[in-house]
Amino acid sequence: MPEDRIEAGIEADVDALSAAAASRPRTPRERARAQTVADIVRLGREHLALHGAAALSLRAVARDLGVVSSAVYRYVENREELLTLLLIDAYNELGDEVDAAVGAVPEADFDGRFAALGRAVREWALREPSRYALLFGSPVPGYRAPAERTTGPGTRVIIALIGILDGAFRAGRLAATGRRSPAVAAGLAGDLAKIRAEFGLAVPDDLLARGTLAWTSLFGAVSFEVFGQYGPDTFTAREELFAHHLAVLADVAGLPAAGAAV
Amino acid sequence: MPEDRIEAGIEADVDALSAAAASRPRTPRERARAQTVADIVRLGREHLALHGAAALSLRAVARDLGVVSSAVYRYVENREELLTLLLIDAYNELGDEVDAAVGAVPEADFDGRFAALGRAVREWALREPSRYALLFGSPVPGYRAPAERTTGPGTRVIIALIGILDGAFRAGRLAATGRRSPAVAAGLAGDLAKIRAEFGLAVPDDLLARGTLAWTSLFGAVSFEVFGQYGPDTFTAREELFAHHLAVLADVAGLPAAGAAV
DNA sequence: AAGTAATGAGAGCAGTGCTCTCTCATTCAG
DNA sequence: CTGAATGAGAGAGCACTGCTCTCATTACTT
Repeated sequence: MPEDRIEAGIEADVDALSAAAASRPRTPRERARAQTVADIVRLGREHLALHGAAALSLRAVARDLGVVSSAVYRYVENREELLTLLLIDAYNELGDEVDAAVGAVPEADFDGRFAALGRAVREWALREPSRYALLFGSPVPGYRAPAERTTGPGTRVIIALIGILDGAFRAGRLAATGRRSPAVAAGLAGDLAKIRAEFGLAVPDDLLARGTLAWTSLFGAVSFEVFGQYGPDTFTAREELFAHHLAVLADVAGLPAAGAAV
Repeated sequence: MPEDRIEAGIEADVDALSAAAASRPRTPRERARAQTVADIVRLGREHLALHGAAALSLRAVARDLGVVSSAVYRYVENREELLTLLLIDAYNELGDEVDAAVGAVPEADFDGRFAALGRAVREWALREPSRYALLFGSPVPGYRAPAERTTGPGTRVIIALIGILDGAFRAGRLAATGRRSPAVAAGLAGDLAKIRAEFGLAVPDDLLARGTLAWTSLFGAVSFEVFGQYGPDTFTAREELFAHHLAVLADVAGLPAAGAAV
């Protein structure tokens, strides 16, 4: 069963990626194998960052690896597999940076944490536009990310965001403002109840839906900037624009400005 | 100058696309040429809708056209050129649907118009995910849309949105709510002043920035849904979720709910 | 040390974008 | 109405892609 071996090798590599070295020494062969897969992922990441996802070529990676193209198929099932690896890799890097940025702000400063999360997403996206595009842009042609391997890393940002909002609510510092707090329809309420149960949340429906909006809106703003939807010179003060957006979004989500009483 | 001829042919075709028939009869040869380009665009649109932008192949289009691959290069400079044509085509279709949806609501019902715009965008995007992805997803590998040909059609939605918001403001029915109305920093104020001048708007800075946020947020929500970021079953009541988002976004932009006094 | 399993090379298939040349039909000018 | 200019299509070809298959070698395991 060659597939099983390949799977095992990849698992080992993902471990190696996230935990610096292979957790278990294993056999020397498996270590060498994990190293090669790690090299492939590294080279793939470089190509991805340089030329974009659709231009990612296994043959080019093979050339950089100093090996004939068919050899890489010993380590990576196909191009999709490599894309999946790079997807996980990118999700984790983004997740790490977001976690670090959020963690650097005092836990009780919910608004500060929210802003830190947003800025971390934007800064990573601007620094790694091609990899950001792989995660949040149009799905690659015919490529569908295997949910069982990507949902974990892929949900880290929204989980961090949910954590902030739920923490704020439990601390009594989350409340909707504005003229409207639209009624939550029955079907949506069901979805939100499932989410609340899954993550053990206390946030009520309207605020949870607002949090979802803040989430999509954050990525909407970042995507427009990264994908060039703002045009070349319509907005020059993009950092200020984003800061304004973040402040409004915090308000949308129900977070009070730092120091403000609810 | 073969390029000039090609350009002329394409212009003729774009006319034909938007105005049903060629405005001027011209020579029979030019009519045949325009027809062929229109066929290529039509086939390209089908392939695009079916297999996505990155899988769009000039050779496949040529096959469907019943012609050898090199022949299509008589009509389309290269693959990018075809993508640009399809981009314009899609922008215009979206623009048409948005305009129609907005126009179907009384001019004074600003909130209704805003909601109609949002729903039109979402419905078109869900109906044409590949074409939506071409417009608002990750830029195609190495492809950069030529601004001089795409900015016109590409700005129709935001212009429609701006029209609604400015109309509401002039009617005295636009005002920010929420605990925060963040100060607009100097650089951003400059950008907004330019926009205000360019489109002859009356909307003040904070509201204009909020309108921008409503715009990016609208597309953020649609993109997340179209690109599968919500996961397969996290949200099942997506229409209700979107309606909730739209209502909150209208509030963010400063629009009063229908019937509500400001 | 012998046997086995992983590895890499190489050839090959089908597809891609794109260029070039050649032929043929259409169109236009004189 | 004839001859030249022009446009269109075919076909070959180049360089590239993903991917499969076979074959020899290498490295590890028992």
